[in-house]
Amino acid sequence: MKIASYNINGIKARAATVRDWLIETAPDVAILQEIKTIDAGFPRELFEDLGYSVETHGQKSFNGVALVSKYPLEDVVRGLPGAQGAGRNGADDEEARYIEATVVGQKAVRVCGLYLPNGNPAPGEKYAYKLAWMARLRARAAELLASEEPFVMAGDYNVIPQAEDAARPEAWAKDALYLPETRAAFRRIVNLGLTDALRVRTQAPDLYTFWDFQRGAWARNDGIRIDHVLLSPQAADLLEDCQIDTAMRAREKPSDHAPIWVQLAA
DNA sequence: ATGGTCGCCGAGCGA
Repeated sequence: MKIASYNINGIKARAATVRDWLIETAPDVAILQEIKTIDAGFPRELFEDLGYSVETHGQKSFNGVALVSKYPLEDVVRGLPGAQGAGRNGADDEEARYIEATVVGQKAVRVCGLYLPNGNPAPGEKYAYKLAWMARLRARAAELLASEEPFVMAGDYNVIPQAEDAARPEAWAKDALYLPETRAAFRRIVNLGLTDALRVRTQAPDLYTFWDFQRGAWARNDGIRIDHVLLSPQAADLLEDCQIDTAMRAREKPSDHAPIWVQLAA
């Protein structure tokens, strides 16, 4: 089972790019972030015509996540549990940043798609929201771990885990993506027993998933690694490969992110 | 130090 994560930065502007990517790389499951539309505005037919089932958790203009899968998507949960003031609109968050479903191939895999808050400027309300969201994500991971079923927690974490995950780490010293407290919160999630799929496959330098549209960041390979695939122990046992589709960043009408994918024996 | 680029939509925010 090939599972890919891709922050597409707006489905309306990215429809053709995403379609080409699906045809060329043929993931069984794609986890999409920043669809930037309400559910009714999502072009389901684009995916259904390629043989995918579609589940969305959208929002007007901002955020929004989706799961598309060649296998049925079962037991869908929209919204990360544990928000203050939960319950409105049937979701656990004002911002649409989380979706979860079970995909049954050769084995059943719980797939969690997330778009973690950016958190800038830090300190401030937005940074506090980011840290609180990370604590909730950790709690959800702990719940899922208790089930001892394989799960994949993938998406745009908006976290640069270590200095080697940025071309110019010094430029991010005061940024919410790289502050020590951010990295500590990320480690607290990983240290529950999750595996950073890319880092167990390779220690190669200059592996990034995001290059800013500004200042010619892509041309200078001035990137950061912020899109991650974390695996439960039972999923890590099934890991066969993990790669970043870096070439997608060089396309016409690219997102500012590149996809990352894992191949699981599932 | 500033401004540089995108996508959402139709001004300005978020990244």
